[in-house]
Amino acid sequence: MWWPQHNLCFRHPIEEDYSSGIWKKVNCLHGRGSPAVTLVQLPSTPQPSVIQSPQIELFRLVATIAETDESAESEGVIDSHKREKSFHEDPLTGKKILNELSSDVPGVPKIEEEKSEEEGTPPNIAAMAVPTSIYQTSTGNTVFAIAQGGTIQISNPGSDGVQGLQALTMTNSGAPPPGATIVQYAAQSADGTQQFFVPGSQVVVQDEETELAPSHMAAATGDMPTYQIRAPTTALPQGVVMQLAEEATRKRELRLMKTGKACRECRRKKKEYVKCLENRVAVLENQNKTLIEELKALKDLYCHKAE
DNA sequence: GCTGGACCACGTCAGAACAG
DNA sequence: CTGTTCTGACGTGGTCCAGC
Repeated sequence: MWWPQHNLCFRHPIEEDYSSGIWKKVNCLHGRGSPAVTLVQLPSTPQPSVIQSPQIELFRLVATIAETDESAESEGVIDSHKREKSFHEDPLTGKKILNELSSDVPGVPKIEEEKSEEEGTPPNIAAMAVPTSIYQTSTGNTVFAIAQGGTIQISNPGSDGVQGLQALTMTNSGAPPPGATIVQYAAQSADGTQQFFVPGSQVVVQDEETELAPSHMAAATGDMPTYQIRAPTTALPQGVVMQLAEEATRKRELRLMKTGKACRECRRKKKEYVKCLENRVAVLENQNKTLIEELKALKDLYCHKAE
């Protein structure tokens, strides 16, 4: 019979186990075509920073995907949602891809953000001075925009009960351009730097000098961590990296398709088997009933003969 | 009409089982 | 050993129905 089951299936409780990993889906409030707040938590890093506290270090950032793909614009939106979903729901795959994209070779800084202490900034918010608001990757089809009116929070919520995790909160406030989305991926590279991945194979990396300074010190001295937007730390050309990422995505989608198909087939077989068992039960019950009646008839016959 | 529970189908993940 | 397949577990969304 095809149904010898393996009865043991240990599944990691999603929230608990992922909290100890690199990825944890904490909150994902994205509507159709309107990206909202996404909170991605990172493993602990040597540089504590505090979110939504007097020592808050808040960056305002809106990453915009301008899908100039020949496909429909809506498809681009859906695709970006798909990718976002994948990286939120598939920590392993995301980690794998990020590992592929990372190596020991430091990348060349593409765009460097200078820290700024603007006057008029709210006391708990140190807004970045953003000399340029829109960046484009070498692929030419993805635009990354940093808006002064947007928000991004990179922090270490020490009081949220999840110790050792870093939170990256990105929102697009105001009126982002059409097709705007948020930074989607985050990871820790091999050299210990935080990398916040944005579409187009670029990463936002915290500078090392500020990494070494605890945020409470930074707050006390007025220092702020600075972040760079740069290529992933890989020795491979960006085109190759893109190809690898696309290949990984294709493989993943193929695998999911296969798994889904297998799962449907498995359920169909299981239902068939259950139905088969139910039929068998019905037949056996009928048989049992018939045998009981037969036995009763024979008993009656025997009793009559005995009399 | 609203709500809550039961049921179903589906997608996804993780791990066991299996094949090469 | 590695890649693939199978399947239990979990989460989600839709539908139906009884109770209010």
